[in-house]
Amino acid sequence: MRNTFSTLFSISSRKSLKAFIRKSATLLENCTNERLIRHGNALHCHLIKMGLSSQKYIAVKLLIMYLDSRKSFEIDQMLKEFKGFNLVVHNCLVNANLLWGDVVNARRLFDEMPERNEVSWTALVSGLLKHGYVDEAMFYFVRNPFLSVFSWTATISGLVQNGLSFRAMELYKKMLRSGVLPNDITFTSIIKACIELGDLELGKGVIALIIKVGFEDDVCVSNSLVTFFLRLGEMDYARRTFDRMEEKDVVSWTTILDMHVEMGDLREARRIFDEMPERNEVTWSAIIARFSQSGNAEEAVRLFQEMVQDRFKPNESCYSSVISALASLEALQPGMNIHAHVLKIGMGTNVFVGSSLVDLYCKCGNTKDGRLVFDSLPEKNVVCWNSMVSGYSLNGQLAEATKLFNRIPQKNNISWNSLIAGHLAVDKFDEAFEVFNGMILSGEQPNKSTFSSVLKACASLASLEKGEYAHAKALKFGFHHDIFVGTALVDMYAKSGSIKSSQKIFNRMPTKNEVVWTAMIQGLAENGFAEESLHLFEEMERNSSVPPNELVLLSVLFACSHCGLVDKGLSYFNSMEEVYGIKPNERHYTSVVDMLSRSGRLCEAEEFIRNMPYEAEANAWAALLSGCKTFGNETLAKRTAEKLSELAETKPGGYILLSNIYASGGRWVDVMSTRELMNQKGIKKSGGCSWIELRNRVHLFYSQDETHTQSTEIYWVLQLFNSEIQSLFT
DNA sequence: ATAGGGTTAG
Repeated sequence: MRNTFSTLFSISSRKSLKAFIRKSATLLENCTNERLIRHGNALHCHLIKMGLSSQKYIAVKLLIMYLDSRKSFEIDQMLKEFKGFNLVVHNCLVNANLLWGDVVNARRLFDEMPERNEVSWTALVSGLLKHGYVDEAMFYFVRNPFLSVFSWTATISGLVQNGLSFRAMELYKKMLRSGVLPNDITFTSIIKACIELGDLELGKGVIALIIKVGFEDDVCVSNSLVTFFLRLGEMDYARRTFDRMEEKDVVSWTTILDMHVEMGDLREARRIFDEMPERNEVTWSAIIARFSQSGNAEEAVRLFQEMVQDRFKPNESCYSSVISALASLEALQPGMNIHAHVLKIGMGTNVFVGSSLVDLYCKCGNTKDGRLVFDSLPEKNVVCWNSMVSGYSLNGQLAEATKLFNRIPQKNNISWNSLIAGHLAVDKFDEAFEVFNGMILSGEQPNKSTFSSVLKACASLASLEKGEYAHAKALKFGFHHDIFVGTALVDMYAKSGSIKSSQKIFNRMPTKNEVVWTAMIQGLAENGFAEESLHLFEEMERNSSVPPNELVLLSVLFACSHCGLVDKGLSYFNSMEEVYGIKPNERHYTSVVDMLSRSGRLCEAEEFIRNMPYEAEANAWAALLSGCKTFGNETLAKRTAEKLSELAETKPGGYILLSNIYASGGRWVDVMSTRELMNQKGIKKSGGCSWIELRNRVHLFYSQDETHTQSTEIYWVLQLFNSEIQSLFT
């Protein structure tokens, strides 16, 4: 390109002016990226010197070049130069205003135009649609007197971009009825609409027409068909369409690579990537992003290194993906190295890169530097706002998160979800629920993440009423089939004591992963349905392809312990490593101690506790002590209590357990002395708290302070009940 | 008017 420009400068004096103008115009048309625009700029200066810059043909090309590269300053300058407006310049002017988002001015200029061609109408409609002004766009669309395939296609694709695929489909049918034939771009847009609508039959109808009109061999159309089948889960069709293509480009290969990622076969994806006939930086960025998104952050980083070694120049996408991978690895130092590099090559202000950097610093617990990057971004979009809000949320800085959330100019559902997550992080479950209500009221569409968070809050509150409300909303929005939401529902109902509902949800789930199985098995065990819990575990082993994990085995031990199946529990425990390949952790050991103590096998329990490979948890000793109480083994009780107080020296939790056990045995003197000891050592016990929900209001009761407004009355009634009960026995 | 890739929540 540089050479072309220099030859142009040298020939300009010799060749005729007309040819020079034509050549300049073509060159300006080709200035499509940042680097080439600098040449275009140089040519512009040259043209000014030659007095040719206001030559209409040239000027329009210059204007379009600046428009395409969004050089608002130059556009402004150029438009000032024009005195007599012709139609093309006028169109450019409207376009410029649309580009700057000044919709009002664009409409005014359009309305004032003395004459309009189809480009004027189409540009206005698509510009309005790009900014989400659907009604306004349709106002002009119906008045457009030209309505060739251009206008139809522009409007259809604009509607699809606004998520209005159904209306796009209607318009497409109207277009066919009016006798206008679709072209390749219409087809790719309308296939995208079919993907959005998830309608296979509709898509097949479109394919019939594609073949009839003769676009089935078009690379772009075929690519969009491969994507269509892929998104609708028809992998066979996707593969067949791909194999049938005579001409394949990078896009085709990238799409089929995507298909294997979708099917969870990253190795096959990698194989295809390695064997691709051609690659570009888009392909690289696709594979890096895919590995990063599917939890293979290390591999993503390795691919990035490989890309650099292969002398490909990473683009913004690659940087943002690799930074995001490093963020999930919490690899601060390598991330900072890339940050420095990105700043050096002038990509520091890119929103994508910036958002990932914000995420990186926040995931590594450094919200201060995250904020610094955030503040340095000149053009902020929702994503980087969300990154920062969720960064604060992640680190428990709820006040900061809320403050920033309120300043987001155009919130989306992720913004709300981030704020809800922020409340969950600091255990403010009631408030999380309030935020959810605010979200619904503001008209924001909740999604599956919203429900999985909100249901988690309900589970922690053990509030059946709120949980049922959230469940109803999830049903209404159609997210109850999602595996995340289903899991949260199973857990919520179990935690709220409605185990029947929990089972219903569980049984209806079409696909189950280890998390749901665990939630259900745990729910049953904790609600006293130990046998059912164990049955379910056996079913899980028999019928499902998911291997048991640590947590599910903990629930199994818990269940065994609670229904007295000590030997069964022990055999599970002993086979953990061998059969399931899971090394028992402290909590598993504690569970076994609990199991033995509950069934009175105290000596075994003591021996077990002394022989375990870890230092026993305070809970384990407490379980043994409580077993000693039940079975009246005073000597062992004494030994255990001593051990527990000894442990309490280093672990404050021990004191609380000790005092609880004394309390349950009615040894109030010992309770007092333990509490005294805790006070001396400055150990604060967070107060026990209980609550009930009445008429949509939660009433809290704390173990120490009488904080409830009506506590006097409540205690008074309680005393009344007590004396009534007493009188029954006398 | 334009298919394929990128950042955020659970």
